[in-house]
Amino acid sequence: MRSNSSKSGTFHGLYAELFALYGPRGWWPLIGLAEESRPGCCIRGYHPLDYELPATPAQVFEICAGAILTQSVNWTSVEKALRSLHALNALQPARLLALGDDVLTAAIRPAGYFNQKAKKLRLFSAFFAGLDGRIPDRQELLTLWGIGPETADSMLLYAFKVPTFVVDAYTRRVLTRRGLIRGSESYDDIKRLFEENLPRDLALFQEYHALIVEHARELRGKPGE
DNA sequence: TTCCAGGCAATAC
DNA sequence: GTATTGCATGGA
Repeated sequence: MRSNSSKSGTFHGLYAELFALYGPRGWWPLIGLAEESRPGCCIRGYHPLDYELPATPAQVFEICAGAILTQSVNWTSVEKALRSLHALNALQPARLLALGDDVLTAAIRPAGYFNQKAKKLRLFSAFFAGLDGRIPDRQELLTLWGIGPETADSMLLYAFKVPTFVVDAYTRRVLTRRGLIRGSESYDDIKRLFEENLPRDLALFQEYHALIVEHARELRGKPGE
């Protein structure tokens, strides 16, 4: 028996605890949901217990764009950028690529790092168009300029529905606080820890990461346990 | 005003 | 291999 059998319980236990606290989160938020496709179905683009989303290529693309825009930035800022792009009908690769540099950077300005992110969005848009509906693998995404491990995993888990675990600053913070990790482990080490201790289930992975974010936001600014 | 937010790439050691 | 720095806005 491996020595991490107790950790397995711990990882399940933390999930159960967070789920009991916050309930299903319904990630990833989709800007267009409330406004057009399903009025009244959700709050701020969340869609609890609906694991069929994203349901359209445009929604898949929107999540990927959001994953890029949220790099090192508060989600509320990203929402502004996404709404601007949505208003320009540019949450689809061909339309985004057709935007002039000034229009694109003006639209995403609230999300910060707008020069870099404009370049990232363009490069990703071309890549996405080339996929033609195919699901990319992780290595492929990581070779793209501007796509690192967290962005790649977020896209895979929430846009492409591949059960791969997303690690972010919140994940590291919550696990460190719990004493489950020291905090200095690498991205891949932490990712592996979740994946080896949990069944590889899409809804579970999606909810778990979303719950960690919710919990970490809740704890922000409060003293440790 | 200062600090930091759901990263990433480039550069320095 | 690990540490540091630039990228930029906006809210607390």
